[in-house]
Amino acid sequence: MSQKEITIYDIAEALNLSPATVSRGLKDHPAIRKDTRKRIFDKAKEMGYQQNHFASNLRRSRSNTIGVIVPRLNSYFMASVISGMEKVANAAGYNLIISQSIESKDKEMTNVKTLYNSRVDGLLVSLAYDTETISHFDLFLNKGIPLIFFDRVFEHPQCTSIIIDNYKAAYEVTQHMIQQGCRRIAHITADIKRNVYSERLRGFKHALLDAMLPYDEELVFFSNLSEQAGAEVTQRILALPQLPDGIFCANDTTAVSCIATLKQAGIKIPEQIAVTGFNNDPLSKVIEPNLTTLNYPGQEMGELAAATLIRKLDSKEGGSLNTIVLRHDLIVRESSLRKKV
Amino acid sequence: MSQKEITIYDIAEALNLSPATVSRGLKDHPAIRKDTRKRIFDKAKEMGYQQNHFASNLRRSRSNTIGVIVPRLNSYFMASVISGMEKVANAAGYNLIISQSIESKDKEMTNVKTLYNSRVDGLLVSLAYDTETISHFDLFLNKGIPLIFFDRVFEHPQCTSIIIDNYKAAYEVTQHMIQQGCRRIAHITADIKRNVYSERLRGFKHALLDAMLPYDEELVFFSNLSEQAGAEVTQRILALPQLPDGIFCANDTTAVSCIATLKQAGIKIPEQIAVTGFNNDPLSKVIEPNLTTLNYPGQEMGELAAATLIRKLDSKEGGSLNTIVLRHDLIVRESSLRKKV
DNA sequence: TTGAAAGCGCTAACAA
DNA sequence: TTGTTAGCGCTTTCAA
Repeated sequence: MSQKEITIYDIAEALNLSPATVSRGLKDHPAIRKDTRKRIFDKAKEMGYQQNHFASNLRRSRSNTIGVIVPRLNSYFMASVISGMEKVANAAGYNLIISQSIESKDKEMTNVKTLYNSRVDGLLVSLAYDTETISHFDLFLNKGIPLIFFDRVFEHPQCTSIIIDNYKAAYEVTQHMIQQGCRRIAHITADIKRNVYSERLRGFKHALLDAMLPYDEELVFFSNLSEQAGAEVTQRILALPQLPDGIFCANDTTAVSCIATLKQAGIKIPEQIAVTGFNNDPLSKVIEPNLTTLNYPGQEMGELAAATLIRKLDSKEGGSLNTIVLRHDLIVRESSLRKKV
Repeated sequence: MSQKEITIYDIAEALNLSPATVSRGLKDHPAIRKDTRKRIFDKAKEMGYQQNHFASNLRRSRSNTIGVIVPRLNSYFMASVISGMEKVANAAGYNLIISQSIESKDKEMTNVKTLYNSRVDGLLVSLAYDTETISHFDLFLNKGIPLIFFDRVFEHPQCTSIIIDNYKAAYEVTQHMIQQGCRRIAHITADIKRNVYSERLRGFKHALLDAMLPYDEELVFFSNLSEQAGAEVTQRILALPQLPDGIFCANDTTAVSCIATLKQAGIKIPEQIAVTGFNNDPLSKVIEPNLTTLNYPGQEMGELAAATLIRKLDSKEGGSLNTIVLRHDLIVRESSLRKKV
């Protein structure tokens, strides 16, 4: 069964070298002769050597592992993000340990501890729904272990944030709706503790004000942006004494369920009410009418987050980066197109 | 900055015990007095002790880490699976290292090696599109490291497989279509190297034959089941001298893009052509007409895979399990409902 | 019920 | 350019 593992001692013995030399040779230490290095590599391959990461990690107090905390794994957006992270991390020789906060601050705190115990070299985090402070990350910050936020971020001098310009994006969405003739727009969003929602709300508000339209707090609805919440809030909107002529949802899931509910109520979209979303989920291209939404690159965000972290880890540079903003674009589809071109 | 880490030596010293006793106390060794154990625990908490997994792993040659290889991360189904795995693994004190084969056998082989080097305690695998043999897993099998397949599995005496009954499921879908009056059904699927597709094809075929309908190989189309492939194959179907009256797609992505293409061509669904999918992706509830599909529980599959592996690891039992079959159910929606009820 | 001691495999400071 | 040596923190055998 389990034959003995080959260690650098075995290679050293076979080659009449010291383990130290073998260790150096294996990792391209500059002070090793080209040919001995080659001999070491060849012999290692021949003997089927596999480096023991635990020993190495123990010795170097480093794990080559990155911890990831996300609210939920099972959305298209998040899956794309993780996919991007995995790609970059894997190529750079890092492993990912992924955990979900299931939108709960408490679980997030537990995850932080677990990852701390796993001695991850750095952390990639998108915050839970109800997280208010980030003091539970002090464990990491105090030790100087890099922490990078993406998407749902928190301003902190020690941390880099990777985001899109949610303010501008929401501004563009709203502006587009106004251009399409909407004058009374509702906004369905989530807790503004999270930057992504507060910024979108701000963009929404300013776009209205800049167009000399009133900003009516009665038309701003807070929910958890689930499919169910979309239906519920839409029912409340339908019960309003005066219907809005546009609904801007802070994600596509909600927008889709909003459209479905409106259609059931016999409302014509976009003629009576225009609807827009956020995320460019695959759903948006399938719902009828196709959903106008805001695209932002999950995969790239993941890649960038991982790459930024790894750069910090490998070279100790990049510490001055505070915020990285990714591009976004408005995707106009039928659900908001009230003016024939 | 980085204050010294607390080790069992520090606890031992503070308590005037030996490190060995502390080590035992910390892990509920039976030969430790209740009260000393309590003292150890209290002191450990007080001093902020965190166990060093590397040292422990090095010593025990065990990692408390599970390797996962999936074709792709960015689908709703796979995200659910991973989510389930993470939940179970996390609760049991295991970490997950996730890697993607991006549907390539070569990348899969690389991933296997990487995970082997990471000394994972076990492996959870869904095979890549073009994997033909599983000899690249011998590294693991020869050492007796457990390997569990899920969804896209491979028969092997040493491995447990976690699947649904794809044959029966596809049979039910096809039977349903026949009951709805379809007499000439096309099937869009993928490479039958993968059990999920070969079994579905088999179920499709037998359902036809059992209903005394002809099985026409010309009506079976192989593709990679992407959105694009769905559109392309549908175009080919539309060019057929005689149109089918039903199309059974082996996943929902393809079914959705198939429906879109048919609608563009002015075909009425389900009246002229009924369409069915597989997976119960969120898309299926949004496309119009809503898609008849086959539901199977990704989250549960993930949970079960992880739980089965962990049971093997923790107690060395469960070795006799060869196949675990999860339930599935047909979800009938408009896209196949040709008979008014 | 506890302790002493060795060693898991690797790295790095220092020496040669 | 290579070797010697110590030690990372933990577990476990053997002894007490």
